[in-house]
Amino acid sequence: MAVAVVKDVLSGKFSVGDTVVVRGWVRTRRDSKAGISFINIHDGSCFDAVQVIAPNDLPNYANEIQKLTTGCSVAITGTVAESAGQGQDFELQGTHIEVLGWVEDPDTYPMSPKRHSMEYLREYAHLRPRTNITGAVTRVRHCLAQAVHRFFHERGFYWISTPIITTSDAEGAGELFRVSTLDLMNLPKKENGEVDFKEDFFGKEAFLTVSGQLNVETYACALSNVYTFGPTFRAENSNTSRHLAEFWMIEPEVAFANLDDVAGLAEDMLKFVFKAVLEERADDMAFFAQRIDKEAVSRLQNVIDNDFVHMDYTDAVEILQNCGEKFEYPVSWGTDLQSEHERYLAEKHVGAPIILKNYPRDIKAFYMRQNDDGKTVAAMDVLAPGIGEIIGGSAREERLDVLDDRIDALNLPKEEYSWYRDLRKYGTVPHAGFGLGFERLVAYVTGVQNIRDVIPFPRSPKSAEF
RNA sequence: UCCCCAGUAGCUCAGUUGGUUAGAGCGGUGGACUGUUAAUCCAUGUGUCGUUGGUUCGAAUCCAACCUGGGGAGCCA
Repeated sequence: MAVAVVKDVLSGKFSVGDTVVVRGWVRTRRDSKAGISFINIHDGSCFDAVQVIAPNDLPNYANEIQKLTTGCSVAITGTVAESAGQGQDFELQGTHIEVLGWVEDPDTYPMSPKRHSMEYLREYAHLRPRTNITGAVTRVRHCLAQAVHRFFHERGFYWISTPIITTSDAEGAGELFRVSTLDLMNLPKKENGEVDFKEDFFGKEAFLTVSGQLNVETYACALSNVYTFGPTFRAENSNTSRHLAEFWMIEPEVAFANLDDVAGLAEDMLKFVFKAVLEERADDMAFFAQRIDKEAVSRLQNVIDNDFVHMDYTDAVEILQNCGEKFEYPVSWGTDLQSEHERYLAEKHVGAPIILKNYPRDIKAFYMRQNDDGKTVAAMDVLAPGIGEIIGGSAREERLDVLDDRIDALNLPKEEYSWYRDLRKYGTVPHAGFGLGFERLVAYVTGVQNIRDVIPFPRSPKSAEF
């Protein structure tokens, strides 16, 4: 007798008449006076639940089956049958139904088979995986992660596990979480009263990484095509629907590449993973299109079918100044674009993802490659309608003298960058890369509005439950 | 961190010119009916009205502070 997952039963992998065992959780139970009960069982293998027919001649029909409620766990032995009802091709004729776990006091089970708000579900992060929406998000998230790895693997990229603990406070990408084993109530002090980090675990100050980029550049300058895919931590006090304190980031880094090369890579990658989701998770995407966001499927198809619009920052400023739209903040060359400006460009001006390139030097990071005009750097942002910045990238400054000029101009501690500068001293090559916020990608694909609902256990300011 | 909004039954929400016993739908439970499928129909229970303090004869309702959540902004991915 075969153990089966719901997906295989529903997709016709088994023949009518086959006896299988399905294990899962009860979504709903309906009793019919025709002498049967209908029990919908989900096990996470696909969006749909399988309908189990439980006849009233089962020995535990009255004392157990009719008492099943949402959330009970069961093991069902049954024969695969063509469904006599509408809504599914196959169902299971139950021959033996074992209750593995009851729901104590169904009145208090938080996941009723009813619409819940996302905020409510978030309070039950340990039970929300059992809901349609969190199940669908989870499968799509997995599909995207696999597709990202597959995309890079097929292109000859190596996955580099950059460190999660870092001792350089010099990346400038945001506030850092401290990693320490020192006793906070009894800190070792130096003679001048400062904390003596020589006594700490690593013998110096340590933090959680805000980006693997600087580290992964070292591997790009040896293995040519590499990427990171791992957790990233920002201690920013950001309270928005698109920020997390702990999130996952994908950072490809390409040797011998310029900005346009990685802009093309970003476009190819997004199209590749969108295609994978539409093909592999059609069931979940249909649910998102039906319940969460009507455009969920058409938006992805639209991105796949069209070339990304590329635009220079300078041209974008001109468009924004002349578009006749009233903005709360004025647009002027040399300042960073506001959310409203980015939204206008992505949502109204092109209605699709847009790649903005060549930003003013002074609003971007020290490592970005100086353009010949002396005032811009080879940086790009990919802006997605509804989400905003989904990718940020740049060509990296490979000329040591130019890099040093920036480090000096910004008063950065040059000694901290000795290994980074070594890459420019010894066989330097042009190279470029970008960072993709994985949760922002999942939010964009599913249409789920809040980033806290596309990661299993969200961490944000004042919130790290579970 | 700043601006705005919200917090009432297990869930979603209605209810406030301050006034007796605070309501509906869904879920749960009991029953009816039915190859049903977020089934339907009938019956039924449920509340520190976010917390603390204040104003008042009287506060879910007005005021203050705080807590939590949401939307927007900044920071960014």
